[in-house]
Amino acid sequence: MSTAITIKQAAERTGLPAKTIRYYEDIGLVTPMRAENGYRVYLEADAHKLHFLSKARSLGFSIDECRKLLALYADTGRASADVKALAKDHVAEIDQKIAELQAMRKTLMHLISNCAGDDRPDCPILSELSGGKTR
Amino acid sequence: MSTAITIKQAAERTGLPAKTIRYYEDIGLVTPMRAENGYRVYLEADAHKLHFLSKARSLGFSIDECRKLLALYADTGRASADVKALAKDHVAEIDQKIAELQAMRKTLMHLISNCAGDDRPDCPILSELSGGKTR
DNA sequence: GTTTGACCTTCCAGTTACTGGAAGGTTTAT
DNA sequence: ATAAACCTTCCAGTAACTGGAAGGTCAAAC
Repeated sequence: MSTAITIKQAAERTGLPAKTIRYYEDIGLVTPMRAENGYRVYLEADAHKLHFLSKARSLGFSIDECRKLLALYADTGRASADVKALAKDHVAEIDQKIAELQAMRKTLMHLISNCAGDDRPDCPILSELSGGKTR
Repeated sequence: MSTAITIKQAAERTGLPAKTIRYYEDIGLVTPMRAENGYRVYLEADAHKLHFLSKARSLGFSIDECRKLLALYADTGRASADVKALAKDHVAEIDQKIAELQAMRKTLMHLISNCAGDDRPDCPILSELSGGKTR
């Protein structure tokens, strides 16, 4: 007998909110069967897919990238090079974001260190935003 | 005579798209006067505010934080401590994001380095997403 | 046998910060 | 007169959910 579970149970096992699981169905990622009363019924394969999605999302892959990853996973004739390329592209995006955040951080820390932070109004942070240059 | 400029010119001076400037008006950030024909008219003070916003946004402050920063800027009786606190909170958020991204990056790099990246289907990245643990 | 509580369903709206585009008015130049 | 280059408003879409309303279902308690 196959393990058929409810959306609540699927949520507990995958760590995804039930609401998110329904959303994934809306956008065609995981489409469960329905019981006679209309309730969603998740089989092992569905739960597995949801778990896959949960992990991929936690690694920062977009929904669209997740879709591609699921397709590659389903395709037993895939080339690992395709998966690797996807992952590398994703790391490049991450690196880009990290760089942007670090640049912001650097500027902010510099401004913060020059701000007295007392009850007087003079503030280099506001001065900078108002007319100074960002770097 | 005050320098009155069009939205196009304000866009050029602040680096913000005209569309964004209209959006800022929609949400009550910068409300210009109107000429008789209904066209928006930006005075020096408006252009200055837009410039301020452009810089604050480029440092990653949210619209809501920008609203607070503008309020502090306008309040000549402000305490620089308030500005500093806002900036510090923002840096804390940035640090949080950087940490998350770096954790993802680390995991991904590890998986990538173990993936052959050839035309065979075996792939540790997919294996990990499908059932391994994230760290 | 009905009522309570915990489930489940669908659908609509809101979030962030814009961006694209349609439909149409104004101004200036040709 | 008309074309180009502005300007206007309004509607819709983006990413990935999240909250909430209105209502159906089911098992257990009274």
